[in-house]
Amino acid sequence: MNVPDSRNVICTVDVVLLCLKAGSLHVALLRRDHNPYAGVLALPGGFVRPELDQNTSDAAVRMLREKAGLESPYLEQLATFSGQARDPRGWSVSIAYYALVPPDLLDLTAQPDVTLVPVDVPRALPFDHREIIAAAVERVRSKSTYSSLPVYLCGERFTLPQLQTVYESLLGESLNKVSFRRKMDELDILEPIQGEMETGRANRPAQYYRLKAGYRDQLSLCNRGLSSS
Amino acid sequence: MNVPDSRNVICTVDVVLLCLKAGSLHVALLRRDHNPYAGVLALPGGFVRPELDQNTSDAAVRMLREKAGLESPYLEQLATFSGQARDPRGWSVSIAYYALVPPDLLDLTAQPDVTLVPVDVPRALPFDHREIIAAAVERVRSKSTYSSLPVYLCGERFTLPQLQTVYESLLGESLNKVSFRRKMDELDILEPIQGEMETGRANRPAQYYRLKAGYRDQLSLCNRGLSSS
DNA sequence: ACAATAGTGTCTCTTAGACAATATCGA
DNA sequence: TCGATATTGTCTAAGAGACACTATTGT
Repeated sequence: MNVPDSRNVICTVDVVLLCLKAGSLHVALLRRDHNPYAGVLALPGGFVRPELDQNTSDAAVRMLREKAGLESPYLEQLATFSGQARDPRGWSVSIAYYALVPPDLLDLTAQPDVTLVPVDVPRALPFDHREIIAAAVERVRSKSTYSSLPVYLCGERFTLPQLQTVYESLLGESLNKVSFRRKMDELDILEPIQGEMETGRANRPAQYYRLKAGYRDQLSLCNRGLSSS
Repeated sequence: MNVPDSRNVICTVDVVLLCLKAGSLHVALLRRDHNPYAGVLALPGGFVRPELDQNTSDAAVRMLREKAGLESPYLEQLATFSGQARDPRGWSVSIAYYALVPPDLLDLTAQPDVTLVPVDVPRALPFDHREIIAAAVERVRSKSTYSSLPVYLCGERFTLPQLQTVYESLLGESLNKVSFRRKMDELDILEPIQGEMETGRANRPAQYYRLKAGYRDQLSLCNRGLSSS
């Protein structure tokens, strides 16, 4: 019950940065600078820095900025992973977050250390990062069945057929067009961008949509895993 | 980015122990032994002890045993709360869990320090425990709309009308009897206890049910916030 | 004009809720 | 037998998916 015991716990934050690439979900991995596992691909993460971070959510934002050079429009706490075995440095706690970004936000040429890896291809990873990624993917897929989460994987504007494709990639099944549109209509979070249509292809142009104002930059609303829906 | 920084973080676990009393959801609070807030009612919790706990889930189980004297049949990670301000001792992280127990498991006479407080009555609490409780209650209510979670608030055996009352207490609305029974039937997690009926009242006796074998003691399945549905 | 895909109207089938009939107890 | 509540059957309304039709582009 004494504080010194507790001070032997290493406190870190890891971020599962997800985006769609070639129609399938990918996670961003970085080559580690330091030991343990220096040079090995792993989740962006690091120690919580009390002098820099107001809370762990701030720390996650900082990781994204420092390591991947971006500000994610969607960031949510996932879960906390802990134990003796997960980090060779000792008993540790990792508060894991997951972020969803549109492909164009992730400039891979400017961030040569970032590698995108398909989430469905099993791969050995340091620490328990494989488990953390699996948990994030399950969370995203599960939320996709009943929420608007996948819109954060699209860019600022998108057509409904594009969005439907995103849902279908995540859920791994094709969806009914009419039902999908009805559902999006009910959710009441999208608005057509007047006059902006997707042209250039040999068919009727599709209307561009965007998130309604209140739903852009969800980040501020979900600081401590308290976000709803 | 150095370890010593991170070691200034205080790492604790708090448990939101919920049960039904007089038809409404209550949370178990304990009078604190030590400073800060000695003598004040707060959530059962304490420092993670690396030498005792394999992980934070173990720590939560330990808190429940040490402070409330019980083994909860349902325990799940809720979220992690963190920051400079929440604990006067310094920058801290609290990995919060919530437990659901049937009323008869919580022997208040054997645990005189435990107080049951209605969750819907606002009350000042130390740290950010009010927020933590609110998050737990929201999680439970939200999960009750689509899952079997509320069965863990019943005892080992219960009738369907009893269970429906539990759902109704949590959701704050009355449910359709036929739909409720259909739903329970679909979930396929309950089995009638052959020959056991609730008698003693002046009406047709109700069949007693229990969780099917695989669903009892959910604890082992949800160690790291990875449990589904 | 034609191929291609966007967007919409409508029909059907599945599912959820309302209602009501039957069952079984204690008094 | 009566009042009470459990349990079950059936009807109806609401929602989801299938299908098909119209709209609008580039070629």
